[in-house]
Amino acid sequence: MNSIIQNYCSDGWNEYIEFHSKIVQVKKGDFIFETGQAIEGLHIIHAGKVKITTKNGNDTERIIRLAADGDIIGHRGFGGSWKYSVSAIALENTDLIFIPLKIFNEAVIANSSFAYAMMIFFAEELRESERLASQLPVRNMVASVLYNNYEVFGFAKGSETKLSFTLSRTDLASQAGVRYETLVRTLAELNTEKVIKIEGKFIHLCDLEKLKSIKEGELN
Amino acid sequence: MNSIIQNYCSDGWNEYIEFHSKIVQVKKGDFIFETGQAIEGLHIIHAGKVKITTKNGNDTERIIRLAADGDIIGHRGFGGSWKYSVSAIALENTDLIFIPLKIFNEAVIANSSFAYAMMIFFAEELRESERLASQLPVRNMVASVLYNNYEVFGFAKGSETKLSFTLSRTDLASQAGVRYETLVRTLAELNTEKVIKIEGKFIHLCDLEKLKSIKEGELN
DNA sequence: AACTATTTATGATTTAAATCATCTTTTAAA
DNA sequence: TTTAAAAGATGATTTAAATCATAAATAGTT
Repeated sequence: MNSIIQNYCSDGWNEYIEFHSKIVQVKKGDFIFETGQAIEGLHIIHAGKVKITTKNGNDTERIIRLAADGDIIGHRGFGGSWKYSVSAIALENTDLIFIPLKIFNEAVIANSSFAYAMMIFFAEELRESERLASQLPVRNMVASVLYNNYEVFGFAKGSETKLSFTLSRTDLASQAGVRYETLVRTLAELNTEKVIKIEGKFIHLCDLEKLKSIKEGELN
Repeated sequence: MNSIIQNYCSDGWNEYIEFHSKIVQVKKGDFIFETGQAIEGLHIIHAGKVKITTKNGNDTERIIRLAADGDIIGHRGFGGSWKYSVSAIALENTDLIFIPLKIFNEAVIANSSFAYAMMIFFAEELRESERLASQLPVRNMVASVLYNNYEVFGFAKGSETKLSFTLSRTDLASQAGVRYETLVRTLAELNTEKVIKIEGKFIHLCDLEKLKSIKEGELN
């Protein structure tokens, strides 16, 4: 079991939760859940990478979050009609721990510090989601996305700059909320400026500080 | 006292919370709190209207939420560094109930169903915030904003269509995430189509169903 | 009522990003 | 190991919204 539950539930409750949880294995590209489906529980990523997407109007898809080992997914639909408001798609073969909603709810009610921790977790998700409202120019959004990829995936073993996982250009564009061509051009620009280094499909973040200041609104 | 606390805390806890709460009165245009300030408690609107704003990069301000009687504000900064990530500004003279953080935290820990309700409250806020990621054309965003104004403020007494409170055009633009002139033009367009009716500063929502379908991505 | 503010409105021009059209490179398959 | 398919890259054109400019209308003040 993992992270927030392990840390905030009693040992007995951890055993109880673990007993009722199950392992879910999905392959690269598979949906873990889809918008509109009824929520039957909570997923925690045991090992793997996942993108959370939402539909923009009728046509395009936007990536609103990336998740990796230890991250909780599927909590956004809680309350209201208890349906997923987003979809989750595996970016690589992924193992998840599935906790039935009933068990999760029992644990929240019984472990007040767990309930408190879950509340804070949601608060942090909410703050994180404000990024989506920022409406900065493409360049800044792309920097923000690259930085977020670094935060979630980190650098590859043995490298100080290479992202350990590279989203497709299409996915990067979807996360930045811009068109594919626009993303590619912006990457090329950042590459020319040596803020990043493009190595085929792979991306090196050569100047994290610069990237950070661009994502925070530095104009240029 | 109000809403979620009254409903989910025991009578004894309600008395205790009420005893330690205080009434805060602010005038139209006053800040209730500002980005970066330390969080010392939670505000509940007793009577009044408030806009929650965030800074876009370095220049413009975006309204990310409107709040009225019974609504909780100031919860977004919970966790992390416990600083406000947004500002709250009174849209009219407003009375608020201020609950010190210490008291709120005690209540959450002691009342597990309150903790659960707070978690669900945050989950709903999170879902609501996805609207900001939608990236629809101006027309759709404006419809969304008008509909949200209706949801939060309702219609004026004795009217079936007139918004009970009218944001300035500048604020409407800020909420829609577009420039003032663009908002004005879009309102004029919706007015021509009889979806809304502009009456000086005031706005009538004549066709709520149409407005709803536009906000949900109907193209035109 | 006359005089400033301020707020609302609209036309003209510019611009950033989307769209359209190709082309190249990489990966996968037969 | 050639062929097909997918992913990445770039130039040319269009377009939606921003910006610039200015004019009405409304509200507030002496």
